[in-house]
Amino acid sequence: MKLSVKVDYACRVLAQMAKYYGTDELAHIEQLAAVEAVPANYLVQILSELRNGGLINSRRGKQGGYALARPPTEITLYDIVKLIEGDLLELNGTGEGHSGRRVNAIWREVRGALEAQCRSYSLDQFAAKSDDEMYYI
Amino acid sequence: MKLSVKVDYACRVLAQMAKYYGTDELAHIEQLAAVEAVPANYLVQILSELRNGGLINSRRGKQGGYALARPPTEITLYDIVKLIEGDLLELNGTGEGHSGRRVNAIWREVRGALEAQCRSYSLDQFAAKSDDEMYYI
DNA sequence: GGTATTTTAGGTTGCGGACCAAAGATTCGG
DNA sequence: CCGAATCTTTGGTCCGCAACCTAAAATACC
Repeated sequence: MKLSVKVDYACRVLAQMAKYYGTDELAHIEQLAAVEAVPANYLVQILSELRNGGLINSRRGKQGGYALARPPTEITLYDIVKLIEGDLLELNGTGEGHSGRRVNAIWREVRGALEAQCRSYSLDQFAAKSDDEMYYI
Repeated sequence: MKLSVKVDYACRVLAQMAKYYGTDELAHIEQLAAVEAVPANYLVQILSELRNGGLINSRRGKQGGYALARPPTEITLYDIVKLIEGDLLELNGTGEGHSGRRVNAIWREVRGALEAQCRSYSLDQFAAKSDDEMYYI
């Protein structure tokens, strides 16, 4: 079960945008694409979804760009995944078979725990300040 | 992020086989397919993977069939998912982009928690005894 | 030898993920 | 008002994979 590249891109780009929060600067597609190594043509769609989902605001025209709609502390990993991927651990079966309902019930419990876990991470924890690169490099 | 039908099938079928554990009866493909509403032609592949993964044993020929390789208490949800789906929440990016590593690190933490959660469910909890149908019907 | 089973090795079909492309819509500077 | 810089929207492509089906071969029992 792999998580999509799309949600990875979304997290990276949002982490990048978190650094702009508080300033009145706006982030641009081309710039975000370059810094986070995301194909610009694909990023267009992602930003569009993030906007329709209410996570970011946009302004068009010259001096246009994107900004977080809320403080980084109020955007959780759950918000991102839910918006981009839909329900996590979504189960398809309508409880068919003799053990169908039982298995579904268990997966629902697991999903609950996973959602709680995802809600505990907010964007401010994504925004790595430049200092932690020192540890890795 | 939806979990595959395949892993759902595997859980259901294993839950069914758990009921045979302790007896010396073997489960058959056709019968499992019928009881758990799984396409028999597909189930062939699934049982093959479960066997190669060491979760079940098989015997062929007349009076052949399948049985759990270990007690139901020693087969966890994690074992099943890991075998069928591979790593859960598998991340693809090699940490590209400015926030790549940071995002990966967070997902790794989430995955750790999810794995622990999955390890806490074992097959005996899947095997619904007939009594709990009374509550649902 | 005949029958009931698993084993193995293919094939098919449709859908979705990961992109690319380009014509509009808006805003601003001059 | 013109033109440049940006977002917006819409459509398309390509490839891999999930979820099946098919059938011949191997094994085991009677």
